[in-house]
Amino acid sequence: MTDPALRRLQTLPSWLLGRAAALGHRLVADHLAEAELRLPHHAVLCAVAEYQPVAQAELARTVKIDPKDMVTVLNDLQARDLVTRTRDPKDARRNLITLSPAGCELLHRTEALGEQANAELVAPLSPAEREQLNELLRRVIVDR
Amino acid sequence: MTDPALRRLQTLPSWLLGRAAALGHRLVADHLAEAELRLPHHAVLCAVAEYQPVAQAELARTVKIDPKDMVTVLNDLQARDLVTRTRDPKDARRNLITLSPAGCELLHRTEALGEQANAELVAPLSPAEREQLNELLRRVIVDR
DNA sequence: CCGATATCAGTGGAACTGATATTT
DNA sequence: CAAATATCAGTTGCACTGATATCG
Repeated sequence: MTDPALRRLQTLPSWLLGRAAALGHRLVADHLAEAELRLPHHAVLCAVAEYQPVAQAELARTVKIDPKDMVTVLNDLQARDLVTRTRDPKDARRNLITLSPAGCELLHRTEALGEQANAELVAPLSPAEREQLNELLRRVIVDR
Repeated sequence: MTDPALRRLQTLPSWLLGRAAALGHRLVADHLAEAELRLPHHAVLCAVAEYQPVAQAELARTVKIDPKDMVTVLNDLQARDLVTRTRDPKDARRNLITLSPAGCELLHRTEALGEQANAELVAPLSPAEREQLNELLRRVIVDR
């Protein structure tokens, strides 16, 4: 039986999302702290690995963070030599981002850490339900 | 077909949750701003309405926010005469929280605003899928 | 001129930590 | 004593706003 007070709040997807996100953020942040990476940095590193070489603005659209925040995230990553930032010879407005060998190496570790934390997060769900949750969330984010 | 870079990030439920929550928060906050209420305040008001009279600590557990933050949330609500805070005669450690008439009236408005925002948030999903999403999120939050 | 890109500086909501007083 | 409640002070990650310079 579900908690009667929750039953009312349950009707608010944004409240549920907020609580679940806070929970997940805490779990993942704890695990990623071991590699001194924060969550946006890890997400950006993932996207760079998949898309490189890629412009900052394009990266921001993919990871769905503010392009202005992308500046500082990349500053942090570049300061640790995890990515390289070079001018695009074809379009001088753009910075082309690529993964450095050190970044690639670190990503291997942090991906394992992230998967571990995510496994804890969705532990109450069956594998099929985890797939379902991911798909529903993806559509909420992308299909608009 | 899904975005290839997203396909990798999709495997990170916490990232999806974070993005969806940010989206929902923006939507709801925009709507609630009309009533000069922020999201935690609205959630607390909902829970008080359902549970009153209720102790602060119990309220914090229900809404799943930090008890220390509950102090300031209730300070705000009390300053606007939306709730009353009185000592529990049975247990002098507890504050009993109840909804004031003004709080009840405001809640009627903000619930409508919240539902409107939430409808926008889950617009990409069918009614059945919305139910499904709520249920999956609820289990991630509660079943642990 | 306009639109897109990148940077900088500052703001604000929200979740956190640690310490303390009081009551059961 | 220990455990729970409530409060206060400070911190941090992160998403936001506005302004500016550059390039196509």
